[in-house]
Amino acid sequence: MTKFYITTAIHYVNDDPHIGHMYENIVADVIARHRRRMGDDVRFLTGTDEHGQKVERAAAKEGIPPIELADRVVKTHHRVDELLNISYDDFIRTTESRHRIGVLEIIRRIREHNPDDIYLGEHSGWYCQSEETFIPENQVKDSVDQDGHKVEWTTEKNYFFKLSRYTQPLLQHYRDHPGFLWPETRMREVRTFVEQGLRDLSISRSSIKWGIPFPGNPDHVIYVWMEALTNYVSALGFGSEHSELFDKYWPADIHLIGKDIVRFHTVYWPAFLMAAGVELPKRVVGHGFWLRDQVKISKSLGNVVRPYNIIEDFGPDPLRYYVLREMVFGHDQDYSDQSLLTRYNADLANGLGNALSRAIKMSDSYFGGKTPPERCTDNDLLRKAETIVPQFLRHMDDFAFNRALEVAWELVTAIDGYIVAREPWKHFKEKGADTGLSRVIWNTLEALRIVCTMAAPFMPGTMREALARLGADPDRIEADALRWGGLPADVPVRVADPIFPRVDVAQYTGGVKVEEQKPAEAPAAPPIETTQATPPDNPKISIDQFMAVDLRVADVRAAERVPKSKKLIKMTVFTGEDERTIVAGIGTKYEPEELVGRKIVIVANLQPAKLMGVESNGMVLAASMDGEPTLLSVDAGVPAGTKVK
RNA sequence: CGCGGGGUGGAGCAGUCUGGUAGCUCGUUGGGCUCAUAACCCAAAGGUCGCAGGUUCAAAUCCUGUCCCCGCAACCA
Repeated sequence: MTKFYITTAIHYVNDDPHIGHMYENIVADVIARHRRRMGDDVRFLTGTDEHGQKVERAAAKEGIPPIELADRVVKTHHRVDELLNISYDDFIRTTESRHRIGVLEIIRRIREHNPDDIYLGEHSGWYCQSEETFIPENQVKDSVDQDGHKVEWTTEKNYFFKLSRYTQPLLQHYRDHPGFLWPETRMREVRTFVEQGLRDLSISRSSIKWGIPFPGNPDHVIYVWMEALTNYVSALGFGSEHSELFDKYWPADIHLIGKDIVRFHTVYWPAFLMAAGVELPKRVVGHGFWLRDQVKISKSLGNVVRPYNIIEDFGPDPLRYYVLREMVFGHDQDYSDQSLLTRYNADLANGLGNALSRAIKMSDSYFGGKTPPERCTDNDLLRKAETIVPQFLRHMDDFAFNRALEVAWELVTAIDGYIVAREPWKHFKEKGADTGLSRVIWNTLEALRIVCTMAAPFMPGTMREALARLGADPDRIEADALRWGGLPADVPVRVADPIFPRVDVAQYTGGVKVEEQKPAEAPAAPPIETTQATPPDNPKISIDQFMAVDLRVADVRAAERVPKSKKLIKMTVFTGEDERTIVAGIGTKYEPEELVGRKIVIVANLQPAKLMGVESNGMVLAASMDGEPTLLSVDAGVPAGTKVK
């Protein structure tokens, strides 16, 4: 029996699960279920990443210990996994002791095999006193971070990992293992990054408390990547007395991750493992993102998709089917309830579901509630199935889930065509339930059984039900069951309500009131029951706070594009008191010429900022739709300097 | 020359690695059927596969150039 170890990324507990988490777990689950039925000894790991500053701070904000916050969020992850029917074998939390043991072990092994690879060095960066943390450089401007806190260039002692030493070994590994990263095209990015030379990696922080203490120096905790990535082995008992699982399942066959963290899995993680003398994972697979209106879904944008209502109303399988059928694996894809339901109606309700209904109904009424007595081993459907199944399996191996399902559904189309061509109802009227009719109906049921068997890893619940209705063994979905001939003759079939009831898309999506999500009070309640974008929190401000903003009318006296910038326009405006420079990102919509002489509304008392090297003293007000700004303007008679409120 | 992704019938997308009659879902039109979930089947309209060159018997697919769109990147203050 071939072992097969698949992992998802561990999900950070600063947020409830959304479509992105769901998608990753669904894909991993489909792969896991498919490998299982193909005969592999599968181990499927998922889990949560619980340490680090964001959790520490979010918890502090609520006045609870970090672990309490983690416990709470983990519960929703468990709940969602359960809702989605995710068949993981293990769920690791990085706050578990087995994880700590694994992390300490990997550091111990690095020190044992390559004593120089971990050293105490100096880490420099922008440090924010009030938040007690380093701020990433791209969030700092003029010694101020995004929240307006003062930051200072600070140096602290940190432990470092000698990543620089692994440039050549990594490149060599990529050469020797062309399939190391899937899709292969993405390998170029990684290779380029590595070829530029790797810098040593800071792997500890003294500014964070919520983490695993660094061995030999309890003032530090182990920093994110060194800690989090190790979950893949710590979950297998790496470093403990009971490492049977590790011995059996490591190296991982697939680390399934989002494409945003490809670098960490193809550079840092393998380097850590090399240093520790541990085998490298066989393959890292990076999937694409679900977008909403072509924009990446993120918490800060407030366009998070949490299709709980879809799951609640339709069960997990339509969502599972949709995300795999609709997305070209590895690419990005837009999500909408509407496209999900359109797909649902076309493929599941009208397609497979309807075919099941008509076939089962006919068998039921022509053959006394049973599958036909006469089976058939030579017919069009059989030949169709025999060409389709190998294609399906090949696409599954290539992670081409959309094509796998597409090709599987060709059989559904063939079944519908076959039924119409044979006109069993006419046959029955004319000749009764004879051998010929028996064969036709049996073929139809058998072909459906094969479709359902193919689709079983995608829609485990409904396909189980469908197989049972067909008179097949609902648990027989292994490779053998994909061969023609598995449906028994003369066993009971079950007529029942549609397995995928058709839905009125307009009515359903129209009925969802986007705005009324998130009940203002109701705190404890688990996730927001919405599929549509969740509006970001908008706390009310006082009139004083508003009045603190100096809004006023200004004349544009000159305007020009900022050289080399894509959308920045530098304007000289007269505020009624002075003339000043304002830089605005409106170059996509406006030409400098059309701005001159225009009356606009500005925020006059905004802290200056440098954009592309140009200092901007204020902000232009504009309404932006899909990133397209439209300037606010006032009637011509209003003089510059007029206050706006 | 920053990195990456994309431009395919009305809409949304496959197909491009491994050239060979351009495919899927939705929508539109006409016909059929009545076993089935107002479903299903057949047919039709609709595409110079961003543009220009090149390679080839043959290019959506390979090569070169070019235009446009979208992410990311120290460019929305």
